[in-house]
Amino acid sequence: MDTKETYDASKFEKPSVTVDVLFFTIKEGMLQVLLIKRAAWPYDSKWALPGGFVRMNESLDEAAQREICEECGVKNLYLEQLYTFGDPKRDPRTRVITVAYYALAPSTEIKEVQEEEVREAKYFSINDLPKLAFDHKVIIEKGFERLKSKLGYSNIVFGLLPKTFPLSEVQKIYEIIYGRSIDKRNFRKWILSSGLVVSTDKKSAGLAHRPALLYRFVKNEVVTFK
Amino acid sequence: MDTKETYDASKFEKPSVTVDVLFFTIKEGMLQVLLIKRAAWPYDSKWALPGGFVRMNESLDEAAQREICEECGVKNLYLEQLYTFGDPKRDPRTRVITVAYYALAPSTEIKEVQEEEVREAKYFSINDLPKLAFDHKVIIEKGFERLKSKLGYSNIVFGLLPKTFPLSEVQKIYEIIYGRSIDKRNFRKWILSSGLVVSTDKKSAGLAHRPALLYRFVKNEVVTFK
DNA sequence: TGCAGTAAGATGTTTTTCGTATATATTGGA
DNA sequence: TCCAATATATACGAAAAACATCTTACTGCA
Repeated sequence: MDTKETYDASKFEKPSVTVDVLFFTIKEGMLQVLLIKRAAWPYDSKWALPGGFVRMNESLDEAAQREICEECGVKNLYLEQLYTFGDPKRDPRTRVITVAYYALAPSTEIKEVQEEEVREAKYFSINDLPKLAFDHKVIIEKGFERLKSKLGYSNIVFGLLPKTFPLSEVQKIYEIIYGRSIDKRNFRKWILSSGLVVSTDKKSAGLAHRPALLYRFVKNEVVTFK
Repeated sequence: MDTKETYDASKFEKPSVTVDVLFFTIKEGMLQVLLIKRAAWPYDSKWALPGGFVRMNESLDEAAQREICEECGVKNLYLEQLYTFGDPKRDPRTRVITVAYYALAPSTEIKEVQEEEVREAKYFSINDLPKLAFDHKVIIEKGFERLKSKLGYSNIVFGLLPKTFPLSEVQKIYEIIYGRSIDKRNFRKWILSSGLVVSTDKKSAGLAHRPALLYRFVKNEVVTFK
């Protein structure tokens, strides 16, 4: 019986542990995810989530933060652990357990994907994903589900918005992620009644119509309601 | 940069990976969790969740299933991954990442804790926990929260019930876990309107009052609603 | 320069649905 | 016949959904 009391961990083979980060952003009216093109066996030339090995002296959150920062250049993104995938056959090289995270940031905060990087990185619409390496398709599906459901009972959408924004922007994000249109008046009532969003004294400008009041979130951390 | 393409995993030190299982059951009108008394450094004589190392050829789910079966003897329990804890300092011996699960079973299915076992195992009320080893208090809190919230939008309670049961038993479980009383008539309306529970043609018997119709769940798998 | 048209912002009312609160009759055993 | 828990119905108020209109600033054209 393997117990923590009797087991000498050093005697046994250990799995490798990675983090993979599912990075969501809204670009061109679509929910997009960042993928990296692989350039070696296995899944050569297939697309994969950014990720890498967990170092011995860092927490899982820190590892995820480090991996996604390297790729998208955003420091202050919203990061949340999603699920841990540990099928023994999920990586053909060796036993790799991966702790999947998902991250959110407004596209305005993202550094452009750099062409001179060794690895090819690209944003893909969630509705038009390429062939994916490993079990990354499952990870993306699970992350998308989590995001969708969490929109309904938390202020998590702040992760996809800049500091201030018109309410119509918030609504657009909900509509994009839910994949359906929402009544403008009821949406406004709902989001304001949560108390998590308040108006600023600024207005949008430069548009060919009536300027909108800009709003901001009271707290830039996840709060659940209902 | 550690990338999957360039990193040779065998060259680097790897963390140990364990699963810990938070096993819930209803006993004596309380929500109870199974704990094991440790008998070695670290946290000698403190209580801990059952758990152990993940073997190279088993999935995380299988590891969790194996660990909890060893302790409580239940084969058909409900098992769900909870969260992965990976703080570098969470285990003073070495770097140990643990994938926490929680499990549910009706107390009728549990084998009695065996006195002749080497390790002391015991059920504790969630409201009266002893000093816990490692970060297991945090794990229990997180699992309890998950259980509470999932009761509200899924049929997960089936994991704590035998095959057939009167509706009053279901209500009791909700009341125990929520820690408050619920109106009998409204509860009945709510749970029947989910469509996930149907009546059988049997009745409870041997009680000093009117027998209750016995119900069963349509599916013994998690379904979410609302 | 001013005026009509346009596109989106802001707000209010009605209807329906859902959760909560409450009352009473039923059943089988003690 | 009393008890203890089952079983069912109805009323009320809050929240969600459906739906219409007016407001504002910019645009383009005379």
